[in-house]
Amino acid sequence: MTPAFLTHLNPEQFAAVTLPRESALILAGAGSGKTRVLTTRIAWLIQTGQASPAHVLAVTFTNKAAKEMLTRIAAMLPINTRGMWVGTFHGLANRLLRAHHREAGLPQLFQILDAQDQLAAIKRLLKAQQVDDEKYPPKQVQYFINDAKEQGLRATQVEALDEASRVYRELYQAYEQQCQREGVVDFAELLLLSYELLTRNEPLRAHYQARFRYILVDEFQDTSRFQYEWLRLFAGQDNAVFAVGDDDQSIYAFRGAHAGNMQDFLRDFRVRRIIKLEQNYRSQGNILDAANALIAHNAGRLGKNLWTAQQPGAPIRVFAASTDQEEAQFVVEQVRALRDEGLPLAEIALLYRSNAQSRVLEHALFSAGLPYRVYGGLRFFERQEVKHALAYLRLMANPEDDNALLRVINFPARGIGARTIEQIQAAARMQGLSLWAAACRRGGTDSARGVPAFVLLIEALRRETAGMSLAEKVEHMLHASGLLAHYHARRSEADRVENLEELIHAAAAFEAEFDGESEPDMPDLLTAFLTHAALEAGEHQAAAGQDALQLMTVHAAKGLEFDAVFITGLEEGLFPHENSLFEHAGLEEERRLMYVAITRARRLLYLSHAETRMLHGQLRYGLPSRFLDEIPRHLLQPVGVATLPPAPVAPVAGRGFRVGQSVVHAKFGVGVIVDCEGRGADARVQVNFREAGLKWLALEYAKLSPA
DNA sequence: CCGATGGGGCTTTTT
DNA sequence: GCCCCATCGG
Repeated sequence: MTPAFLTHLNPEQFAAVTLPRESALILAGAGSGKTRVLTTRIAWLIQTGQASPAHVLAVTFTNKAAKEMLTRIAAMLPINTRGMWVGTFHGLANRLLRAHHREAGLPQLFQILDAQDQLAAIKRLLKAQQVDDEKYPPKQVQYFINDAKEQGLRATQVEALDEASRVYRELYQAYEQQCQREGVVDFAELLLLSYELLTRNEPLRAHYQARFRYILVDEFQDTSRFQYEWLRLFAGQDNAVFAVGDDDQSIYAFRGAHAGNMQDFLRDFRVRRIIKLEQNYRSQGNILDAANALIAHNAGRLGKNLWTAQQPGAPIRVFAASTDQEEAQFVVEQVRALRDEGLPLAEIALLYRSNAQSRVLEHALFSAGLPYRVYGGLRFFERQEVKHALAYLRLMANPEDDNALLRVINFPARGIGARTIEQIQAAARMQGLSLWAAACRRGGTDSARGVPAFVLLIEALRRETAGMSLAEKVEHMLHASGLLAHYHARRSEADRVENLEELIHAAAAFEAEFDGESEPDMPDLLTAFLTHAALEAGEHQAAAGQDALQLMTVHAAKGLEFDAVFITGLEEGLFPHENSLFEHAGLEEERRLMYVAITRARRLLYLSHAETRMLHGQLRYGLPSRFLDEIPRHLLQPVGVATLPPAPVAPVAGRGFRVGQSVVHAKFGVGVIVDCEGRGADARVQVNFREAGLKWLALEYAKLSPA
């Protein structure tokens, strides 16, 4: 009897899903049904009784992918997926450390530092140690520590050959002591500590190795060397690792991903089966041909050629713009045409190499009245106001959390100045106390203000919220701390109030979804919520709900697909990025990035470049990217220059200004309009004044009249 | 305690 | 060119 979920697999997918219990590498090309194979294999293992959910460990690259995997498994299987460990490396490490915090030497309520928190902790450390932060920049220290941890090294194991590295090594050591004292753990520490725990503790290791008979890894090409070692530790001698990846889509080497893990894996796990998923279900023929031809320029690939049963489809359109603004205008016109043909805007993606490029595009889209959504930038749990709120919650869970205390001891302002804070820090250092303990001892006469008020506030928050639900706790804290009132008082910060209210909703949603049994090792709901906030920073932007164009970097587009894709800024120096040319194998990573970009498209692909572009305040001249030459010419169709109307008219108050017109300005005198952009309230003109020179003026504000 | 001001930096980014 | 940060002055 074949389960229904096996019936729609192609032969290679089927072979992968039904592999016996042995380690295997699945080379899964873009759009080849990778997630489907992973989830179906888990379902098959359980359905056929070869494994119970408790035997399964599945690692993904993002929380989103983990969630998606669980949802899809649940849709295939009538059983509860509880007991299955599915998550990111960090999420799983956290789970292990929560379960065995004592053996790991951690307090039960340990908090997790995100990158921002870590940097703040390091800055504080440098100040306390009176280290010159010009000579030892906090960011460098942070990099040094994380780099060492990602190599599995403790401070004492780091080699230091010169004075500077000795200082860094000492700072690493001191940082670790500070973290331990405060009961906090950074991201790299989660991995390192869980690794050390299992290495050191033989019975524990034996327990988990006996349990996780089936280990599955998604996006294997993105794992780091240390993550690979971490997997080996869990796998032991006997467990089967099912690794799914695509060496052609490895685009995170710059932050430690090591695609060479795939070759190492074949050797270390004595892999006999490599299954290639090469049928692409996403893109039409021309698009796939372009991607294949491009990636063929890389050396040392594991070897894989995607094919499709679909038609060749439309040719790939190439547009050569003279400026970045003209490129943006081209995008606007094409998008309008697609929309008029009935394509939803959400099915169109605008991709670029770096975030700085979005500005020009956004400007053009805004002026054209096309709704769009930009991915990138700050995420929900990283926003200042949310961080403040989380700091109060962390103090409620654990007042010894110095990071959290410093963040809000005087926010909203309650008359605690820098001087006072320094005194508390000095007292804490002298007596070996936490800042909280030092603050409590400080006493004070006026309990309505200053340090005593703060101490009373935190104590009251802890006391009063004891029996409340999570959402009630959050809401009560937001009021009692004065955070809401603070942001309410200023009109420009209205969106911060919204975010704080959203935090209450997030808490309520988390509470509703929280299943104490699936996270049996979480000491309490509040800590679970704080962990969730640290490990999963949330969405980049609240969904607008409206049909909108999707703007993002190529990196952010990985894993997504769209009917139409625009890849902009295809210029030497930008894409491939100039910095990559100096890095080892940098150009090949750029090419893989281009490969990822191309394979996002289902039906329509547009490539564009500009002769000149404003970047970092300077006009840059860029030659067309070499990647354009690496795509066979017969797949490309140059698009004629859509000649722009030479003098766009900007109507203001019933009058129009046009390029070439003479004008008078109250302050700058007489001049000639040389350029204009935008419409309506957004309209600006560039005027060459006889005395004052070139100026951009917003028509709405500048008092301009025809001469 | 705030806003203004100036300097540095600037590829990609998840946890 | 623009954004973020630190610092300074009112």
